[in-house]
Amino acid sequence: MNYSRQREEVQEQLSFHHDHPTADVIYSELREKDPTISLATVYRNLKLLAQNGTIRRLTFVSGADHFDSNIDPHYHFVCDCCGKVIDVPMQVAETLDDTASKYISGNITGHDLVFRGVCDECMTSGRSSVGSGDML
Amino acid sequence: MNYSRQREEVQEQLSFHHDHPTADVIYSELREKDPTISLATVYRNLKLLAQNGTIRRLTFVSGADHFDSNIDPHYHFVCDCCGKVIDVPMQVAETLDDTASKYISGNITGHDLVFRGVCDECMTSGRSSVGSGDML
DNA sequence: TCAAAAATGATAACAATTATTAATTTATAT
DNA sequence: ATATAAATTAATAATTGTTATCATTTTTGA
Repeated sequence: MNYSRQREEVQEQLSFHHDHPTADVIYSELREKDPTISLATVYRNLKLLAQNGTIRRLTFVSGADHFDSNIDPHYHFVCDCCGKVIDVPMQVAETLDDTASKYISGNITGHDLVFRGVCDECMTSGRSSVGSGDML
Repeated sequence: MNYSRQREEVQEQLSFHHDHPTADVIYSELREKDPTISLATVYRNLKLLAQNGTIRRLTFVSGADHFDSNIDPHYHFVCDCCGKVIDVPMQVAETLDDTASKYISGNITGHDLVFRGVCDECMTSGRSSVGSGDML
């Protein structure tokens, strides 16, 4: 894999985020710095970086994938109301993989743990019980 | 919500599955029994049933959502090679939600636990290390 | 410095899903 | 049973997220 300025920009822009942006968010932000960067380039490089383990693709929200520059194992919370993804800095339970391996025939490489519910913001703004479960 | 024959068909067809089909699989299967049913009707009813809590939408595979007629809490395994989703009949860890609630401000209603790896079929057919991580 | 390999930007193509709308079906009050 | 309002449908257009194509530009290494 050769060097590319655009790939570095994508990786850097993602690293600025502590939320977990989608490809189009990264794209919009980068366009301001580099008005010629292409949407396809952003998708291409996010894919490459995820495949070589530099970043992580989060696939547990319906619709657009989210990306995470933090690749060491950690858990997430997803708001069923607005779809926001935030980190849960609790300890990772490595024993879960051993337990699960007793029940399945394939090879387990890891697990994703996603807590679901309604985020603070949606709670207070009353968005919660109104369209309860917009993301379902 | 009024009765509809099509909604019953969708729910019944899903209940036949122990794997976790996508909307288009349900659609293709139903077309053989009921050649006039529409794709939009399948999507509409899967959505309604999921919002209802009659069935469960599985959003942790990139691309198409999967659906599960088994609504009581249980865990899954996803093959990173072929995308297949299978049940993991291990015990559900309710304590996880309590632990997580100490770290986040929102309201937790539950969690999804997804084990990842390579399924038996992909292991033996050598598909695994070839395109390692096709779904990433 | 030149050629091969890799990457890019622009955009077409594709896949998954939702929106629209006229026609049909269901529930309901007579 | 009948009329009517509300819900649902089939067909299909539209939208969204993502990948493929391809001519041009960059990178790399001899």
